Amino acid sequence: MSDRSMSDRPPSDRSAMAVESPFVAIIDDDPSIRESLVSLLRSVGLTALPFASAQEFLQQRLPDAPGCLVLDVRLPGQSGLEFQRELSGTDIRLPVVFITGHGDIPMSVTAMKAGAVEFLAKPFRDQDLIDAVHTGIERDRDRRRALDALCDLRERFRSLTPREREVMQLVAAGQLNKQIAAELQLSEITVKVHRASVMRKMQARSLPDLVRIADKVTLAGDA
Amino acid sequence: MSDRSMSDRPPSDRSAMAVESPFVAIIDDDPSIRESLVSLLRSVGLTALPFASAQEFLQQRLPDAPGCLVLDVRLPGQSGLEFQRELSGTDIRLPVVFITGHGDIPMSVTAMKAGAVEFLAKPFRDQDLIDAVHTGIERDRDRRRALDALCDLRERFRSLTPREREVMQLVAAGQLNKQIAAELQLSEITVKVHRASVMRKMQARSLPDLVRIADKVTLAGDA
DNA sequence: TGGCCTGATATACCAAGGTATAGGGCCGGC
DNA sequence: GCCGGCCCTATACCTTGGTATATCAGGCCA
Repeated sequence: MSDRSMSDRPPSDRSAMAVESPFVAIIDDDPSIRESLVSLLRSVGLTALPFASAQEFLQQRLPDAPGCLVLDVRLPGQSGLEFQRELSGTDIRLPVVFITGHGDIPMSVTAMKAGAVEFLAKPFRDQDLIDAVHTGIERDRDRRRALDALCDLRERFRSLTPREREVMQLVAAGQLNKQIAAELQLSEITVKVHRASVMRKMQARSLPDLVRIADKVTLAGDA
Repeated sequence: MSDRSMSDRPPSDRSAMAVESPFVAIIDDDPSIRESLVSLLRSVGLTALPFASAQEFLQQRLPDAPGCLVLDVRLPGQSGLEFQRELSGTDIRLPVVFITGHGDIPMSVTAMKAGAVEFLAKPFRDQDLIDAVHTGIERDRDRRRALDALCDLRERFRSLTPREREVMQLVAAGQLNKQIAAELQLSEITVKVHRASVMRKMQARSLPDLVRIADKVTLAGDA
């Protein structure tokens, strides 16, 4: 079990840990631009992490904190737009702020369609970048909060036995214990036992509560 | 009661009516461009409605069908971007495809942030516009479907008496009949009566069903 | 082998939900 | 004034849900 997908990540260390300060990763092949971006962002109290290439960025382990990615459109090798698309296929879902010296409209439209926070053509005002970065961090903070809650739920769901999962699904679908028993070839009392275990393990205080939890867990399964 | 907000619109005529063909509204002050756009869109079987200005567009009653708006960024008077923002405050939520002869990156970014489907700089390929329009229509079709379902629910919710609404809210919150009775200073049997009315009027076949309906109705209330 | 966990089942009891019938008070429209 | 809708209540009965206790079978491990 070497893959660390979302549903496998233990949420304990995240909720218990103190809130880490947000960070900004910068990928730009021009050292002088990296330097000026780093100093700009640090001047407003942000942790800036400069990288010269996408590869260098991928090798680095990112902090477990809300963050944002400032990405040059033109990179050595693959373009920033391609890298953005590639990232969306991984579990690194940092909001992206594009900067570029040689951009055009189709480029910016592609980037925004792919979910970029901002697309800034050089020269841009410092404040515009700072605003964009803050927007991105805020977006990431929300995403992480939602993910944390979801991981909690998934962890609990994973602790259910197969039978309990089946029962939970049918309960959330509105079936009566009697109907569930018939469908699963069980006695009604057994369904009740499983149902009680489900309520306890999922920490649901009421049936409506369980219904909402079930919807979150199963609907978010493919997201 | 002269305002026709979402929740007031009767859904009956929409679901009963045959599916109307999608339309494309075009706002451009250049007659020759309007003409060529109209003929292009009609050549692929779409209903094209040309307008010379935003005012002219607003005076026209739009078909009750999925549609899309092709908007020139530069318009007499207010700009296309301003008009886009203005529209988002009304109940006309047509997806917007921008076309422009004198666009720049910040313009396109603003438009995309505000939810535009596409931002095309002239000269663009005919196929690109057609693709964008189809994307927009598809988006509007989804939006309308969701809105129809929501209107149905809201209509039913509106038919509830104030007491029934209160009970429904507390039931969906997971409270027991006993607790609801205490909170509303009622006897438990009265709560049961209201609860039964709620299930019947909202056409909920089970408690989980009602919970999902309640969440849709109340969560979508501010949207 | 014995101890332990999981799953399934049973009995029994109590709490909660649902339905039907009946009735009273209040208010606005005909 | 009368009717109808809304709100509240009550009695009675049945179904469903929830819990506790106990039993039994199978798999796992010391």
